[in-house]
Order: sequence, then C-alpha cells, then structure tokens
Amino acid sequence: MSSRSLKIQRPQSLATLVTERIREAIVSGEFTLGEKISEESLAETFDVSRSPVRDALNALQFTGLVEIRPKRGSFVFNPTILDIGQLCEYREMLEREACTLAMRGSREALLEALKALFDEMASAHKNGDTRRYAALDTAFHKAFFEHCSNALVQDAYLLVEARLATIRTVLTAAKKERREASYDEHGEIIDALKKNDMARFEKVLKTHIHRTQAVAVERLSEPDSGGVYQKPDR
Amino acid sequence: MSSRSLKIQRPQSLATLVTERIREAIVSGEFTLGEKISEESLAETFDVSRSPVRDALNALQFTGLVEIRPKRGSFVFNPTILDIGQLCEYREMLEREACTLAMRGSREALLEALKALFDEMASAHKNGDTRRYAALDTAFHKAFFEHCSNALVQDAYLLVEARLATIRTVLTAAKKERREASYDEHGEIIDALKKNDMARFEKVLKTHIHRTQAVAVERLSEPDSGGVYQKPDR
DNA sequence: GACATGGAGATTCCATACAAGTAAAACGAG
DNA sequence: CTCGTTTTACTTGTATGGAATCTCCATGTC
Repeated sequence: MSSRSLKIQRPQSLATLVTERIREAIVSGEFTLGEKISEESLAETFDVSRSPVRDALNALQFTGLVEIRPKRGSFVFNPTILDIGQLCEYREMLEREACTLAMRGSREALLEALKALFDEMASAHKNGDTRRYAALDTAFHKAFFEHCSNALVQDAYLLVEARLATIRTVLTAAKKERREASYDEHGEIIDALKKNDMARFEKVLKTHIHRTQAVAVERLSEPDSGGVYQKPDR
Repeated sequence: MSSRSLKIQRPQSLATLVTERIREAIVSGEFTLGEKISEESLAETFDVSRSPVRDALNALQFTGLVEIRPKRGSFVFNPTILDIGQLCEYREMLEREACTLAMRGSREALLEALKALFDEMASAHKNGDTRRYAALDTAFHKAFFEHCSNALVQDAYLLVEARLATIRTVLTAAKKERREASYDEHGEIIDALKKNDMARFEKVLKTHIHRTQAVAVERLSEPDSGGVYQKPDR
C-alpha cells in the first residue's frame, strides 16, 4: 500500500486557498515588491468574491507580506534598507535560539534533516538551479524551527519567513558569488553543530546572515535592476 | 494652551474597535477561558454586523487569544499546562534578547521607564490593588520591547503578550505570596541592569518567569477555582 | 504661476442574504 | 436499553450591494 495520499484532504476554505496562492505569487516574484493588489482585481483573477480575498489579505498582513492602508488599498511589502536590517537582526536572534533549543531536544533528528537538505543543495548548486537552491536554503533554516519543539518559536519565525523567502527569490538568489559562499557556510553550520561547538555556530550564522543582508541591500540600492517596483512608500 | 487633544483622532474602523473591545474582555477576565464566543452573539452585543466581528476574531486568532475552529465556532483560548510551559520558555528567551538590545541601544531611557513603573508598582502593592499591579507588571515587561528598537522583536512579543496578560489577570494576580516575591524580583532586575550585570539579570528573569509559571500551573490544576471554564478541548 | 475648491473614480468597509458544514438531539430498529 | 440513522438547530463561509472615504485631476481664483 502506498503511504502517500492516504490522509484525506479536508475541503479547504476558499480563503485559505487564496491566501496560499497570493503568498506563493509574492514569494516567487510573480508580484513585484510594492505592487498594488486590490481586493477586486484579485477576486476577478481567482474568480471568487471579495470576501475570501479580503480574509486572505488580512492574514497575509500578519506575515508582513502585504501592507493594507485603510481605505486606500493593499500593497505587496516593499522593504527599505532599514527593514532588511531589522529582519536580519531578528532572524539571527531567532535562529540562534531555535537551534539551541533543537540541539537540546532533538539533536539527532535536526542534524539528519540538515544533512539531507545540504546534499540536495549540493546538486542544485552544481546544476545552477537558482530557484531550487533558494527554496532549499529556506527549508534549511526552517529546519531549526521544525525541530525546536516550541510552537511559539515556530510562530515567531512564521512572522518573517515569507518575507525572507521573497527577498531570497527576488533580490539575492541570482547572485552567483553569493551562492558559492552561502553553500560553504551551510556546510560549516552543520560541521559546527556536529561538534557541539555552539560558539562557532553562532559566528558562522552571523556571518552568513550578514552576507545575505549585504547582498540584498546592495541589490536594493541599484534601483532599476530586478523588477523592483520603486515608488514612494507613503 | 493645553497640549493634549490637539492631534485629531482618525475615526477608527469598527473592526479595530471591536477587536480592542474583545481583547479587553478576554484579558480582564470578562470572558472565561475556553468560553465559546460566536460571531453572531458578539455582533448582537456590539450592535454591529458580523463582518467587523469576523475581522476582529481573525485578528485575535493571530495573538492566540481566540481559537477558531472552522465551521464550529470561536473560543477563548484555554491553555494547557504544556501551553503555559511553552509560553514561559518563549517569553524568557524573548525578554532576554529584547532587554539586551534595549541595553545596547537606549539604556538610559529603559532604566528610567522601569524605575517609574517600579515606583507605581510599589504603591499598588502597598494598597493591595491586584488589578492595577497586574497591569503594571504587564507594562514593566513590555518596556523591554518598547525600547529595543526592533519592530519585529516587538511584533514577536505581541504574539504572546495578550495571553500572558490574561494569565496574569485570571490565574496568578490574586495570589498574594506571589505578588510579594514578584515585587522584589522586579527590583532586582532593575538593580542588575543598573550594574550592567546581564548574567544576574538573566538569572533573576528566569527565576521570575518560572515562579509565574509554577503559580499558573498550580492554579490550573485546581479545576474548580477561579472561574476557569473547564470543557473538553476538542 | 500658486493655490484652493470641487467632483469623478476607485477602493475599502460594513450590512445582509444565502449556502454549506458541524454537532447534537430525536427517532427507530433490534 | 443500545446502536445507528435521520433530522434539526446552529455556526461559519461566501456572495453581493451600498455607504464611506481616499486619491487625483480638472477647474477656477488671486
């Protein structure tokens, strides 16, 4: 008996489906940063009424993917350089803590998961599949949270995960030299954790995140590259 | 010329007002833990339609105050002992980090704010005003986040703040012996921070939060005390 | 030309009606 | 009485229309 497709899929609500669809569109770069996305146009595109779209936009606002300006409209988030700095500061803090928890609670499972993802990254890296590499990068860092056994820490990461993934896809994934360094650092992270060398882990993590930040900021500073929709933020 | 009331207050949306009202009702104990709160009944009480109530419940779900079970109804959160453990673990981690950031960025402002709140706590403590003491306790810990200069860390705290405040009001505020110890610990925290002794700060914080946890858990274990609405959780 | 005024268009916000799903009571067979 | 089925009440999920309000542009005044 095949193990998959046994779990029945409950009929999801339209609002949930629409939420996922919009999230994916933003993360994949289908919508550009700062773009206006009105309830009505989305409802038309998905051929549903405005109600579930409204619910979806409200939900996405909490993950920071969408900014709703009352009575004015909804917009894809459009991070400033300052925003990216805060995202990275927050991310560094949270990943450090989540990993510490995970190493305490389920060290083996974590290491195994990281190793598996790292192997996949190797192949994506070799084949130059930037999209896939970005997705695996996202999964790698998410693994800390999946094994940290505290649902709230996971929620705290959900708060920024989608934004980070978007930045990866839209701003930093295309940079080849970053991918090179990034790949090595992931290896170093695993190595440090294997040896229980948390000090080194923290150091590598910091370096790793700072590089991401630098690349994103640099990319943001060249206004007419990468389909970034520049417009006054308010 | 009086300095206040110059800033115009934008008319808030009904959804926002309703959200605040429900939040307050839960935090203050007006609704009991686990109580069912349907869209329709709330709409009736506030004399609005279901739309803004629906938006409000969705928003409150993100702060964990409300659990929405699809097609079944909405319920005030009802933490298990395990939930409280996770809340406290999360809280300890986040307060530690926020305070570290605040001490780096705006040490003086933080200390001043803490001192002011501590003085107020002294009077509330002396007068046996448990409600007020609980509110000041909430404000004291929130101060770390107001001065940490990272909006995301603040958001991460919003994720649990209301739940913690509710637990304080409903489960732990009434315990006199806890208030005694709690008061002293707040003083110790200020003292440690004044001396830049972060190791001691972390230790006191840990003790402080663990005591809160113990009291809440104890209270939760005596089922028929404190208006806790016991019912099967699913 | 600078600035105020007015109105058209676009968009959300809220109310309401209906559809669909869930839980629990009522019922009936054994 | 027990078990399984049907029915009923209740609650949320979705669609849709209209009110409110914001933006932007055109027009007019000085």
